[in-house]
Amino acid sequence: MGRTRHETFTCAAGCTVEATLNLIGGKWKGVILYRLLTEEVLRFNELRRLLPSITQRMLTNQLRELEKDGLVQRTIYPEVPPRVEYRLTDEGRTLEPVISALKAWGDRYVANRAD
Amino acid sequence: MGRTRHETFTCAAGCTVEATLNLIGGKWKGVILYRLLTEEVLRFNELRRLLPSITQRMLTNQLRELEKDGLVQRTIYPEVPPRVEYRLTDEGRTLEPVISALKAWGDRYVANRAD
DNA sequence: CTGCATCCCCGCGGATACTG
DNA sequence: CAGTATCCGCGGGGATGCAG
Repeated sequence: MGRTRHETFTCAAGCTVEATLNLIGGKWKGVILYRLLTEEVLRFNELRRLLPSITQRMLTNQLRELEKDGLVQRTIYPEVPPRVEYRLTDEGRTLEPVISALKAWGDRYVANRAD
Repeated sequence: MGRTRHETFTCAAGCTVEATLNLIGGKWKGVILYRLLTEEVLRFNELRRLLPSITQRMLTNQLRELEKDGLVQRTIYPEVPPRVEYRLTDEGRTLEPVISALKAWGDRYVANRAD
């Protein structure tokens, strides 16, 4: 299925902002990345449990995109029943400051809306 | 027209990441915010020129959403021909670290893909 | 348990034309 | 100049079912 927006990366100034958003701006990617940053390694169904309202379809989908973009690593253990683990790649781990910034700002914003 | 995803903000841990992405993750919002952060104040057509491939429709649309979310301020000067200026609100200006993080990471990512 | 396949709705967002 | 209005295609994404 479709990637969430994805053009070639011939950018002018400031367009790299969009480039980043194209990678992490998917409907669930933010939370997925956040979870993998804090939990280090997660199985498919563990992720599902952490993202209560996501469908399997979308989880698979988003994970595949993150994998294709080199941000997430997928490890398959040839067992029965099958086990698949997801963790961030080195590249993916460099997103930590970005996700932190998003979360920090969101925390403040949501808190202020509470008044 | 539709906002780009917008649920109520009753979040669990890490969901504020999505909350932020819901506000700035629109197709053009990243660049718009980036521009307004650097240029301080811009008129409608100045923004259009800075975003070569955006349509008026989408520019208006995105600006309206940013305005409704309290990130952008719209000032109308009752002149002929009409003049409208866009600038960030105080709240919007607090996004600076976020946009910076997005841009910094994107710069690195795009550069590395160039090899 | 971890998926892929299919069906299908709906809303994002482009193109185009018109207005104060 | 700075929009609004309308039409409409395409693909995002939910629901469901099947498979290794």
